[in-house]
Amino acid sequence: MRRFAALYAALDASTSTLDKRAALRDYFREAPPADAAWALWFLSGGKLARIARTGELRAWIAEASGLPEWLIEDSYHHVGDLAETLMLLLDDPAPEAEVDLPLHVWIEDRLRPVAGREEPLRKAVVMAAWAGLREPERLVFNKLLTGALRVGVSTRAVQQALTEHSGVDIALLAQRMIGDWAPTPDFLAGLLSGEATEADRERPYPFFLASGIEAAPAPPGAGAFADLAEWLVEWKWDGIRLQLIRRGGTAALWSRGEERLDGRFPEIEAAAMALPDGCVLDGELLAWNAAEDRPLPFTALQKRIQRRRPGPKLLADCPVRVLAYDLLEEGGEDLRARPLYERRARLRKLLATYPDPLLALSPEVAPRDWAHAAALRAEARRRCVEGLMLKRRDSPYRHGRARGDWWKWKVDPLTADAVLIYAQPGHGRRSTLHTDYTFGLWDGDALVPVAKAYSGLDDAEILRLDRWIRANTLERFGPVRAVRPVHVFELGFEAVNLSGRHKSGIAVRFPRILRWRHDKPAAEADRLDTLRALAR
DNA sequence: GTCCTTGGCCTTC
DNA sequence: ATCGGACACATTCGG
DNA sequence: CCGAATGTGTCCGATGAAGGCCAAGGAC
Repeated sequence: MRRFAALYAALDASTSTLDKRAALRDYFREAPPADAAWALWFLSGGKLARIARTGELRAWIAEASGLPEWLIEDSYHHVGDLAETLMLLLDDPAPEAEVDLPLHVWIEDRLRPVAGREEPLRKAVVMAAWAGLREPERLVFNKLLTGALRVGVSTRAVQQALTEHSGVDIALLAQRMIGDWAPTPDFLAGLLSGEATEADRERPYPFFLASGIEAAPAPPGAGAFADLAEWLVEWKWDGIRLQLIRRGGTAALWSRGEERLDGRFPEIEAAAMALPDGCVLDGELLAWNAAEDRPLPFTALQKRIQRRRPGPKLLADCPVRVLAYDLLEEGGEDLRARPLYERRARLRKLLATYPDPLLALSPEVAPRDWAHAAALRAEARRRCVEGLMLKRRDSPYRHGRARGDWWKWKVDPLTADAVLIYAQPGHGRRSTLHTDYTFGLWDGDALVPVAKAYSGLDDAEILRLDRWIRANTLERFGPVRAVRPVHVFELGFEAVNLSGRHKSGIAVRFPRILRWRHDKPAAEADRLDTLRALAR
């Protein structure tokens, strides 16, 4: 545990990714495999099955520290992180009372056996740990209790460090970490193995993700986009990204979040079984309006995304299909290094050989020129798509969000001018500032909340607004402050949906602040009716 | 003891 | 999804 | 020509809305 706590401290102390990578490399070089496997699990976002609810932890710390609950609550609000608060409220044990066990022993022998058991058992283990751990280890222990580590390293950074440590290609590491795996020495050995393993054949390929186009450096038609003929243009579908794996006599669907979707979309799995064995398709799952031959809005799909076993009514009400746009494997051969035009030609041929409306080719849009492309992009909302995709015809299928070859060119957002009506403090390192805002629109002479948004202001604006909020609070409801309705902000969003959850009856998709409208008085902010008219 | 509501968690975008 | 901030690395500028 | 300043690419955390799942707890 000491070594892992030291790694955590090193990662926490630096913001430099080079330093972090060096600390990770050192850790993986020195730590025993049983510990290293668990470290990898936590650093890549893994969690333990819940040992205690946060309410229980607060009660236990009150007992262990002898402090009243209100003081603990208050401390938490100042610190902004429960694990850290719990650490700070206790003293270090005397040296002779200290307990030092390896990370995997803490987890496998102490915590896991009591997960889900009666409260006194769990409490005893946690209290004993608190009594036996010094400060840095106590913090890490608490982090394991309350959730993920969140220490400024992404899974990708950890994989990069492992690549440097082991020499195994990062894309292969990423592939091996997709889906479920057990944090054991065996898994770690397989992960760092130079040779292809049997398990490699069960997992999807790491997804290639597109970046948003920024008009300033490279508007379509200029720079890298000068020659339209080099680019394949497709619709940017509003569904969920999917890899369809047809291997070993079965068909499996994997989401972008690297989850298996078994049973969720049985009609697609059935259709996929018609494909020849040994192929992998990349595409988009869409809810489809067959009568009008176009996608249903994303809200229709939402009813199915998490539904493990959809019933006949849902299957009928929300029919889905896959529009495939890439072929990553055919006849058991990995095609990712081949150019897109070749992969796509093979995909077209494959889908033509086994025709099924549930498994179709995402069509090429084929604009005449960039002006035509821009005009088609402007029609996106009417067509129920999010915009256009631009893909370089000779590009390989890369790993992660590599820039340059795949771009999403989304339709311009909708906008509204709304009034700031509530504010509350953020979390983590923003816990000392009011960074969480609720905006309202006029409905008669009242302001009705329509969206929460935090992103879009820079630090200077956040600081300025925080000072103003503190001085202009009308009423407080716990951490939430109602403020004088004075400031107007232009909000951007992708769509307006009808919603039963909000008083306004509508909800906006992807709300963000575009600018602070110092020039506009609150009375001139937009009206709720205007937004309602855009809802669908 | 069973049923229903509620809230936290988790995934999608 | 979104966005701003921060670091890493590449390129350009100033002496 | 070299070190400093500036620009660009990438990563990262903190945050939005919806809907399903699941466990806790109250009502009966």
